[in-house]
Amino acid sequence: MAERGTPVRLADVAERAGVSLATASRSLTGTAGVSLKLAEHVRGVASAMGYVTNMHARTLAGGGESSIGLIVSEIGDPYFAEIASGVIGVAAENHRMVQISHASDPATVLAQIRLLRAYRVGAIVLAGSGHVDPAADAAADAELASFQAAGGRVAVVGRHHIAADAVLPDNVAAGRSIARHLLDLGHRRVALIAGPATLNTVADRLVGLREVLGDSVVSVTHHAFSRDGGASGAAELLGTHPDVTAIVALSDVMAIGVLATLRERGIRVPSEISVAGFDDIPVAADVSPALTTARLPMAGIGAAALRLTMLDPASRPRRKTSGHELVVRESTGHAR
Amino acid sequence: MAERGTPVRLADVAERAGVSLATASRSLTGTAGVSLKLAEHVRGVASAMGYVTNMHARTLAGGGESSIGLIVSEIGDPYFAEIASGVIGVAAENHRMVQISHASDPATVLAQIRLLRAYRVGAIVLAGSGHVDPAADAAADAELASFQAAGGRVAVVGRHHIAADAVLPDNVAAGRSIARHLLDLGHRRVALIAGPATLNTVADRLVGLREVLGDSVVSVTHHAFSRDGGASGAAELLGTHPDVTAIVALSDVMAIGVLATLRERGIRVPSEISVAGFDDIPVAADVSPALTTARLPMAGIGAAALRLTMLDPASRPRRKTSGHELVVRESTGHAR
DNA sequence: CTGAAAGCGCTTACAG
DNA sequence: CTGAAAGCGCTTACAG
Repeated sequence: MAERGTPVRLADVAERAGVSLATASRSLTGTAGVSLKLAEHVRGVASAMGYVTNMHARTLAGGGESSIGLIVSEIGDPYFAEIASGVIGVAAENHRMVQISHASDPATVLAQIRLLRAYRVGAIVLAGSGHVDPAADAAADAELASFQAAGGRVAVVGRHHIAADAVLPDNVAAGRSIARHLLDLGHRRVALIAGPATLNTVADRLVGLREVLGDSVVSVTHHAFSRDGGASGAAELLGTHPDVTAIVALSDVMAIGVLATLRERGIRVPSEISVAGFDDIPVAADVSPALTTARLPMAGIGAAALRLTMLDPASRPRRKTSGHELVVRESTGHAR
Repeated sequence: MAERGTPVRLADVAERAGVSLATASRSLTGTAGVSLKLAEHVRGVASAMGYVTNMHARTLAGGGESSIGLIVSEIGDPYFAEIASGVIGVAAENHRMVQISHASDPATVLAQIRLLRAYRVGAIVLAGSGHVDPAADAAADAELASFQAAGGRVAVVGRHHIAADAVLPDNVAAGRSIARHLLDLGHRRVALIAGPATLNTVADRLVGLREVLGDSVVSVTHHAFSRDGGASGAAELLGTHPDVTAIVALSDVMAIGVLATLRERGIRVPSEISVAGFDDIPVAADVSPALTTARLPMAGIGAAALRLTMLDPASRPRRKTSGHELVVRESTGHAR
């Protein structure tokens, strides 16, 4: 029977069932100390009345599992969608709600963390690159630290400079793998089309790439971390360095933009120019030519991040590295 | 100054600021009736103490904006990621939190709606196809109805048989558009590779397709609504109907699987077989050949759905049709 | 095994 | 403009 108007309260259930509030509460939460028959009776009455616990009241009173807060830059980006999928999956396994929000710039991140704290989430998963300049993230980091001091749990994805559990995408090593692959194919004039220089993710991938590529890097430019950023980056590059034999985009999403520009210009991949990316988003295998990339298991990273917050708090932050895998497909070939 | 151990309560702030609880509350919520100077002073003290409102207490007491509940099948699927992006964006504009969860089968949908009700969300956006057999969705529909009777707001995406505001993807018309396009190109032997026959989304798209294609449909098969479903569907089809000149996949995600199988077999698209999809997910333009598809503006649909819940409740459910746009790209051509 | 009572942290009439 | 008090809907010691 559905209620109308005001929702049914536990007190209503108790009254109808002829028991005290305490007994009604115990019956529904499954707390020990109520005879089986009575508990069953109460549950029957509750469900007949269409009773739905008020989680706010329960949480306030000290019962209730806390929720999970998840902050991503943009859920429409496959990279974050994958991470979110991992987080939501693990949350469901553990019967936790997840409160999700968008935030990319530091000010918004800070505001969202505050909001999540107001909702008294038990844990926050913050996914999104940190900044090369630690000052940019200082306020958010402080807020996170304060949250942890108050008993909250935090796991970050892709942020180093913070005293919290972290899952670190294997960016430097992934950069090295891509670089080595290109070098092996004989490429000596390589362009790097990167996202914003301010981001750690970009900086780390560049470190790995440059470490191995050395002087073979002839151009590094920074653009929006998006398909269009990659597309316009490639267009620009073709003007300034038409002689490159390979382009590394700092994410698959950007790489897809690069491929689009190359196709538009009638430049063959990989016979004229090789292209590689990072992440191995689901569609990377299905663009054409299929993209060579460094696979980072994003869904697993999201899942691992949330799991870290469910472990007993460690005396010092845990760091987990994601690992990566070079996936060679059709977009890379021997230098011409 | 960050708190440690127990969070600062409003009572602590009031005491430190030398005012009553009531005045402290009014100062922080911005309720009229406190002198500007006093209010400012209280806010200063609160922020110095690192005070963070307890939303559970606030909500219970009757203040506080309610949250939004969002249910999607799987956030890793670009179709739902786009919808979610639209919902999250509008929610943020309106300072609402969104609680997200995965649910595809009816039982899980029901459980998630119940959970959302327990959290006293003000509105629920349910994205995901309804079922052809209304009985499958009956329990969830009843729960939603009860939620609305209790004052909750609901908007569904892709469900017809329910008395709630709805944004309906323009599936039938989209099917017609694709069909007409194929007919215009001279195709008379067309195969439809569909998702589960139990879903309304699938049924509706098929209706539009068949209405126009008529006898030109030589095969309809049902598979998982995924890339791999499309891939194996195509493999099967090639065995049973090697003579088709066009394949319509019932979603872009499936179409990408179809393209993969065709590429693997060395079958040229569109010169040997044309391929079309539905949705226009972001990557549809970047696979190769670029996919001809019926564009459904998913992010806009998500945004519109949430906006419907913020309007005054109507006497009868509002239905909004998404509209669609035929996007002709490279994967379709004249029948051979 | 069951109940009466206090308390969780707020907001909002109701008085002044 | 400000405060004392009741109440939101639960859970959990504390008694019995």
